[in-house]
Amino acid sequence: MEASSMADDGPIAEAQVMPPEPWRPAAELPASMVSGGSSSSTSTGRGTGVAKHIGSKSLPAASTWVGAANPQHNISGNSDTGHSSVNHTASENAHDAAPGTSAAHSTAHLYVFTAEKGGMAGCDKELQQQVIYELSQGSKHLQHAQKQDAKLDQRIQQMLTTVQNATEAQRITLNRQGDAMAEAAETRRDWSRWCCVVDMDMFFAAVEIRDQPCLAELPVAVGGMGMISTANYVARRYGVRSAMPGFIAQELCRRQGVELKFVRPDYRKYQSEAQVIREVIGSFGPYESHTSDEARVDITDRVRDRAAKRLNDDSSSEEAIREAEIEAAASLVAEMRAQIKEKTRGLTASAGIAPNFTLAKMAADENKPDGQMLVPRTREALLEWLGKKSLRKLGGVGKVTERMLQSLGVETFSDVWRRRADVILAFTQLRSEWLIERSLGVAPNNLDLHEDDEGVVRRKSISNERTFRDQGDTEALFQILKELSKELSDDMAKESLAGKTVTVKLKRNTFEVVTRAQSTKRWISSPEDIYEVAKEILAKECPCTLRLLGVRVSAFKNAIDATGSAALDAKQPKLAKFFEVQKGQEEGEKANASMTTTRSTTGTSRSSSPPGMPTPMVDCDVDVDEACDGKKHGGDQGCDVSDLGLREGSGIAGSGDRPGSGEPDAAEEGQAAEDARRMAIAAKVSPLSSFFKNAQQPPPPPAPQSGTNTSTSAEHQAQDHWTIPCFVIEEDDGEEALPAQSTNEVQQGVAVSSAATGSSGTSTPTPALGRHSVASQLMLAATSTKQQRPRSSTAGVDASLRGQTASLASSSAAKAASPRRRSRSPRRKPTGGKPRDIAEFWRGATGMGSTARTSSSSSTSTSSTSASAALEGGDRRTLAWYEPVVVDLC
DNA sequence: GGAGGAAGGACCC
DNA sequence: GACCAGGGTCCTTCCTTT
Repeated sequence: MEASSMADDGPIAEAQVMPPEPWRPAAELPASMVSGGSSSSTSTGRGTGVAKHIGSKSLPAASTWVGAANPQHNISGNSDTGHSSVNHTASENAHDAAPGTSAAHSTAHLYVFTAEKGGMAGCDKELQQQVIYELSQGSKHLQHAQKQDAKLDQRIQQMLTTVQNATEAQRITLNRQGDAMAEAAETRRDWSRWCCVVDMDMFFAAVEIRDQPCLAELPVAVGGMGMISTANYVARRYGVRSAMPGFIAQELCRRQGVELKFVRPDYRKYQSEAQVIREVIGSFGPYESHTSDEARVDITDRVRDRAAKRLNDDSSSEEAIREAEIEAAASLVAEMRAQIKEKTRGLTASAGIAPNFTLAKMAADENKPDGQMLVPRTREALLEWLGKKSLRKLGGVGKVTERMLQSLGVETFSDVWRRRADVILAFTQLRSEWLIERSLGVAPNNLDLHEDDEGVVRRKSISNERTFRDQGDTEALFQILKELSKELSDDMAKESLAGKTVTVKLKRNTFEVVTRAQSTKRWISSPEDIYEVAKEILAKECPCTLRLLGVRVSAFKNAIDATGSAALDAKQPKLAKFFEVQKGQEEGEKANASMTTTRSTTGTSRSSSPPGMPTPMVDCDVDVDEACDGKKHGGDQGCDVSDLGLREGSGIAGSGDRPGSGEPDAAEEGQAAEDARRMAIAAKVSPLSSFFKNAQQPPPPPAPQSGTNTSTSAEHQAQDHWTIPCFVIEEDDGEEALPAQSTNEVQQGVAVSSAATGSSGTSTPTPALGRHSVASQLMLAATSTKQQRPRSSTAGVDASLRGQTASLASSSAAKAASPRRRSRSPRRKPTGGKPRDIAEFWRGATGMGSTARTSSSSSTSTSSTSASAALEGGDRRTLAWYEPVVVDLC
């Protein structure tokens, strides 16, 4: 927009003044705000600001971009404070710009498919709105859309009230806050990368037209009467576009005298083409592709190589390098598109090249179809290019956000800055920062972080859903659910997935969508397991009349790599850190490893680490469930502790055949450290059932109850020991974490309960732990480690345990007696997955009361009895210490 | 008050 | 005559638990 035109932009005072700081020419800005040079360590600062186009369009002539609010909004602004008063309702705002009749307006804005898409320029918007209006009247879908719209109106009204109530002083503060956000964004601006987004043109339709050339000149839609996936450019001229219901598209074409040709989608064919395309793209650099028709590729290395070859001179000026890189990028991407076209026998792609993928995506849309664009590579030219664009072109701004922004008078990228106080008032901190950053053209330039080392994207969930005619018959709904569960299970099997959370999605016949989730105690993947949970969820919603049912599984188990070692979940950084520490010990501090092998000489299960020991005082979030399911990843053989290379006689794989000896020598200590590390891994990757297979010995009689740190009893010296690197945490998550399959095996694991005997107030130290006890402790330790306790002496630990159990015991009985409180929120449903307390868990999961449990092993009678008594009191949450611990196997 | 689960919603293709 | 998808991700809010 020419500066001279600004005076005509309406009653917006700020439109006539110079824009605030970030929009000044870079030369006038503080160094910290100017990237492409001084501020960014990776920045080259290169760029001519000339947009390179290979395609049908070109950049508008350079102009002094000042930015002006849309004159359609009656907003009075103050340039200093950014103050604006918005004098229209949200509905008016949403509707007044649309052409056509007012009745048609009242429905058109409700649909996302009325937004303009590439190739739709010049289509008859008025007719489109009229057709939508006529065909939607009286439908449940329209009623639902209007209800949702009313909610949005209300939300916008609240937002506007907040904005209007802000004082001048608050606005000044908010503007400064916006300044700070912009400044922070500038520090993240990075010109160093060459990011490319490749977007196939009308992909599905293009494949079909290629295979049936007779369709080329006809309006073609891939999809059905219900929904259109994509449409060719001929159809787009008639207002047809993706996400539009087929019957509306058909009528739209009919009224314009043409017949829309529907083609059924063939997803396998598209996937096959997508693979060909990815192979081409992959030859240009690292890439990621979440959908079949779009990919992001980092071509930085190729660009630099090519530019260097062209220059062939190390002493080239920055200007020359810049030009060479721009040329290299443009030519590389043109080659990529040509190769795609060749390999796919004629499918065209559009591409955008920019310093980040957000801008590259926008650029890719700029010259569709079969075109490409290189975003200006200087700040000033970039902002000029960006500033006048509608925010709707920004990925992440959809129908709702667009309307909210519009009601604030924010329509273009430049508006965000000028209305920054309003934006900050209206949106959350995160969203405001995001908007301000994006409005300046700053965005991440790295590829997806969800990939593993081999470039495979780790999905977070997997789902399957189906729309059908209104169905109110419960049995029929269950049948659909069963089929969905089976299909989902099949899909999961293809990717070796197992998850813990099942979500059922319901769409009522009113189009209202609800989701209900339930987490399970163990990883599930079979159709039966999925269906069992899903059915339970659906049963709570019945009777109901639905038009869609969906099942989703999430909270996946960590992947196990080819070597059988656990790939640590990115969500468990603490655990990763823990193992890192273990590894560090193994590699660099074997000499200190003796600390982990110091035999307990107390008659208790724990060692006290000698000074100098590298104590892994980390909060260890071992997820016991990972140790409970080997079905998918390696099976039993992968979880057998003996398979992990534990030495014979280490006290881990063995069963007491290690001759008693005095203090272990250094070699033994080193090996034991290794054993400890492996044990930790074993605990993570192995099913507990196998874990316990290696613990065949029944728990021994309890160790002396009054042990000291100097016990040297012969029986202790003859015992094996386990070195367990992390420890006892116990809390009421136990029910969730303990796998049902293992509960019988761990019923003797009374270590925690034994510890709890201290809650009686005596000074009894923790008794010795048997093999089973250790395992249960390990499990319990794994259930949750939200708090970290400093390493303590035995007495200290006991005191800690006592204190904790005492504090918990008082409330546990009541908790155990009463079911989980129902939420007061109307949308909340009792999900029942959480444990009430450990005692209840023991009884429920093992089918044994505390008495039975006590009698389950006479050899543990002392501790078990104590435990039982304690359990009668209810909860048993105890805290732990987090150090390598040596556990005698008695 | 933080963590974490559940639910809803926005958005993308 | 047909009649508003399906498969994902991320963010926010609310609630419970500790």
